[in-house]
Amino acid sequence: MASKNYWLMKSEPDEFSIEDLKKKTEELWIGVRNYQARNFMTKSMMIGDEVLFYHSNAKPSGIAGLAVVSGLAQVDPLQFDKKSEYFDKRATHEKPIWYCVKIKYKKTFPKIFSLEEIKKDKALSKMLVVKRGMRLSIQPVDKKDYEHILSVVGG
DNA sequence: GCCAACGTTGGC
DNA sequence: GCCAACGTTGGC
Repeated sequence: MASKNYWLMKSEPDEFSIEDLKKKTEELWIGVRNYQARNFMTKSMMIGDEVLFYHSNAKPSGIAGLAVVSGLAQVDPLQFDKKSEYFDKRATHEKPIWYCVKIKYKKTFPKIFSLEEIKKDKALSKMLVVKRGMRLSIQPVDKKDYEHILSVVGG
């Protein structure tokens, strides 16, 4: 069995926050329209992978809690929905373009681990999210960074 | 609201 | 296949 992977997934809390995930327990991560992020979901994400749930465009922006991948990549239905902002006219049911994994709520941090704090923490200087201009909405995370964050938040 | 950084599109 | 123009992301 392959070892677990760790991810950071961004969401704007106005759209879908960690509290929304908590209420619904599980949610399809629909609406990803970036090929790199899609490829992480279709090629690398496994059930049981750990997810840092990141609030972007928030006050403050930062890691709000934890989730777990609970469903492998499946066809994102919104690409066929003409009324959706995520509609993609190039997609067909025979040849879908976009996929989504399912994630399950795990934990809300007592306090947001803000981007500012991540930047200040030298142990986390390799994290992609602190890199200037890093807009990727799904990012791989090193196990040691994940564990470091947990130790700081839990401690 | 601004704007830097990046991804995508489309003319050639 | 290049690259300028355009659109989007996302911190501030």
